[in-house]
Amino acid sequence: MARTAPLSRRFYRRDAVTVARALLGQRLVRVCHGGRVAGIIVETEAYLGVADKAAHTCNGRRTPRNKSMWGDGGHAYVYFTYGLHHCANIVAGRAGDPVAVLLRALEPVEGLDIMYTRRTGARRDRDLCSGPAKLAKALAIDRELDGLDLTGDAAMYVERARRRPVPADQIIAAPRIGIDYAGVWAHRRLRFYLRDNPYISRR
DNA sequence: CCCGTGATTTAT
DNA sequence: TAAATCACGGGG
Repeated sequence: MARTAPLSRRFYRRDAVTVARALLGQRLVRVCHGGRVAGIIVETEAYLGVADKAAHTCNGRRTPRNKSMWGDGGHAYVYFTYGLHHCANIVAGRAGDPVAVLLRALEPVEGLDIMYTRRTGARRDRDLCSGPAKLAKALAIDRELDGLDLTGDAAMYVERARRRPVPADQIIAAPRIGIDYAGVWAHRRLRFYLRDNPYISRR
């Protein structure tokens, strides 16, 4: 697998929708003592800061948990939910603008054997990373990575797997998942995934 | 459909 | 201090 530099600060310091679309087709890499695993990002969701009722930072909320979202673009925001799941986001925009992109699904491309050991019960490659908590588990992402700078060559980063963005006609925009409480924001098409890709999350 | 699970947040 | 909430997943 060809090595490329992590995506730059400039890449992430844009609005969350742009980053959510631009991340599609890029490669998320996780390195730890368990080994190196990676997957192509095939599904994302944008969370639009203080105005977005579905965002953890709606109405300007600033809590210990969402601290990373308030920081500069290109850092991880990892949180724990439902008593057993982690979800991984990448902060977009600039410090003080709490927008982020939730990573919802990957197409596994490297270290699948390691992923299977972490995702007991997964029967097919499609089961490994087809959901935000599944990919967090497969890549051993937990709160220890919260706040990590993804533009450094660190324990996790995104590599450019393609030079040009995925063409717009290959990206489906749909309502976000699991935020029915968010009123009109529940209808906004802020979920993005690759058309016809078999590795996106179910539902 | 239903529910486990526990950190986090918000309400008292 | 207590209660409600929750950007989910797996099993019927």
